[in-house]
Amino acid sequence: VVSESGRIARVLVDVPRAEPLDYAVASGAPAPNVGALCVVPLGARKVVGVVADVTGSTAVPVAKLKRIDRLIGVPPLPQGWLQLTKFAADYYLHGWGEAAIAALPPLLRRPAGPRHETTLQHLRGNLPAPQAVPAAAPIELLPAQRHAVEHIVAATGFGSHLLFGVTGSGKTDVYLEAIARRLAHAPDAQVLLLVPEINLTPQLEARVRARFGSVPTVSLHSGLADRARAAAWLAALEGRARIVLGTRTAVFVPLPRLVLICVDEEHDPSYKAGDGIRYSARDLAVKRAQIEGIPVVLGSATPSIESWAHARAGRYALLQLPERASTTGRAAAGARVETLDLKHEPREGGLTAPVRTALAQALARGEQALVFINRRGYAPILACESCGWLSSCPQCAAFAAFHRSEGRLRCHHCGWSVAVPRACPSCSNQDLEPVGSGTQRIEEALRVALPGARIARLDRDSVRRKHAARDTLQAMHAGDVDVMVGTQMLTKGHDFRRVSVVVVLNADTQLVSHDFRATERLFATLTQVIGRAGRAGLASRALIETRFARHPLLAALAANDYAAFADGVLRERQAAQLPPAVFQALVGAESRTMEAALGFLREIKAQLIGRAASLAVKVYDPVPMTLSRRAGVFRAQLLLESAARGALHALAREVDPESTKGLRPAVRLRIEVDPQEI
DNA sequence: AGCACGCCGACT
DNA sequence: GTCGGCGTGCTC
Repeated sequence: VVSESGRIARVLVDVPRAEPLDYAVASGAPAPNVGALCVVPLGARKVVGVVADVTGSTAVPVAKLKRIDRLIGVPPLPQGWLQLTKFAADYYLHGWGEAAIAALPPLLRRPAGPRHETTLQHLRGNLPAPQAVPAAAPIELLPAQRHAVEHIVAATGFGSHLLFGVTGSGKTDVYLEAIARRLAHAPDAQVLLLVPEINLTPQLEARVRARFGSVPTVSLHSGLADRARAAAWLAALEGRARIVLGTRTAVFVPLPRLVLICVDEEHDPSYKAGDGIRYSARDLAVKRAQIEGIPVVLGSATPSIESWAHARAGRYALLQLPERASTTGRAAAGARVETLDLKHEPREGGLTAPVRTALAQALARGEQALVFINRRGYAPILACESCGWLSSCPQCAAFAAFHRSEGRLRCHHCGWSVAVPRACPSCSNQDLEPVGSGTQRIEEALRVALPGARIARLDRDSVRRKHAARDTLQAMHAGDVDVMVGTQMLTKGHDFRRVSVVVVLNADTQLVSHDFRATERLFATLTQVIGRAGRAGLASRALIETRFARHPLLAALAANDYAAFADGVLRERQAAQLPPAVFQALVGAESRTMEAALGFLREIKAQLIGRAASLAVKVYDPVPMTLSRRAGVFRAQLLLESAARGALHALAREVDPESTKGLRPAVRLRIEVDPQEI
């Protein structure tokens, strides 16, 4: 069908197809803008769509062609937004429509009733009007910080900058200053600042407000109510928000006048989306900067090996902040790292003697301590001493953790839980013993070891109650807590002024993991934990318990030399031909039986093998995933690997989603590009 | 992903 | 003779 130009709109809708669908523009109506949000009929329903293109012809038969219902009263999404969603769809092997609709705030993903427009109007009402940027108050920057800022703002066009600075070296001040300088260029310029976690947004938001006062700033993360999220999104799209602060989903927020992107803690695994389209917000941030022709700043004390490789190859500018900036006048010294060899220091009641001593000393000085253990619950396993029974999840290939205070066994993978059995389910022996330690058991041990000390716990279980996390952290800041024990949750961002001792228990599982990325992650985690101590210039110690005291990672950590560690890792990856020397994609299969999942992947491998040879892509054998069964579903994976990203993508695209049809039992297929866990 | 169409078992 | 099971296939 060929008609007058501007009468056919190519519309992105949420269907798993590469191409947009064609719709007719209602006669008499003006041609919609590219990027316009609209409501279109799709099968029997009405869905939200995004106009990707407006043309005059279509290959769709007249009988099939439907008309756009109506346009939604928001400005068209910018061209760069369309390019970014298209890129994300192609790269992560999804339909463009799926990617585009998923990038909209939940409230706008499906058509609302007639109140829709009023809702939008109402959302606008709550937001600040556009404002001119006031002259930013100059901040005192160290020479290295000033150099970094100059480098970032002097760049014209696209450029990636890796801001490498130890904890407390003042990366945030560099972002803020660079933001101030870039915003000053144009009265409508916008910036995007990404952070890994929701919990980090309030404090960063406070710093942004302190620095920029009246500059309209919005936060965007999945913790917001749908209305608030849509309001912030709309403020960004309409140019009323000048600074957007957000978690990974915010990488897709439409910003018509974007001039700078900053990604804080760029190494953080939270940037990799785990559900739906499994994108890396950090990688997409770089792509977005390239599309927009603007600078992007990736900041970390422990950059991802991928970013490190880019910097070493000269593709990213490496901006180093060697000093610890002081916010208190006194030098922020950093903690001295000491390893405690568990071969020589036996644990008594879960704690070694040096740990008890260090904690007692900190308390005696009126200082605080953190105890980090990467396991929640009382113990990871409950065991029968008599027959060897171990608590396990009936639905997962995993142990069930013992939660003593609740009197339950819990699976941390699927949420299954059951009351603790009175006797061994296998042999009826009444003596069931917890094996290993989690946060709750350590909390208990600390209460015994440090009588009278005020002890708090911070983990997913302790913060289930609303505001519990905030209350615990406030108590810590107020000095009402002496020792805080917790998981990863206590490692991120918090600036505790009085902490002089940090204890790390049970780092060994990651130290000797078979996952090649485990050490890189452990280094980052430990750096972050250790960075919680000595922030206000207190002489501080970090004690790490291990059975591998001579491990090179611990030596590099003690020397505070991430660069040497990262260079070493990079050399090993080159030698072993692991990422980033090669690129990977993972074909995942899920089914009611492992045999079905594996069998399906064997079939896929057979289909791919010919093409794989000509593309020089390595196809491994299908294997069960590390967690081979989760929530009753068996999981297997097939690894594709190539030195050429193009070849890898070409082969991955050969995997036919239709090939699961008719299989009995049913198999679910998904492909993950650049998997982080293998 | 929805949602409808379609072809085989237990209900008023 | 119908309600509905979820297999299969399409959505401009």
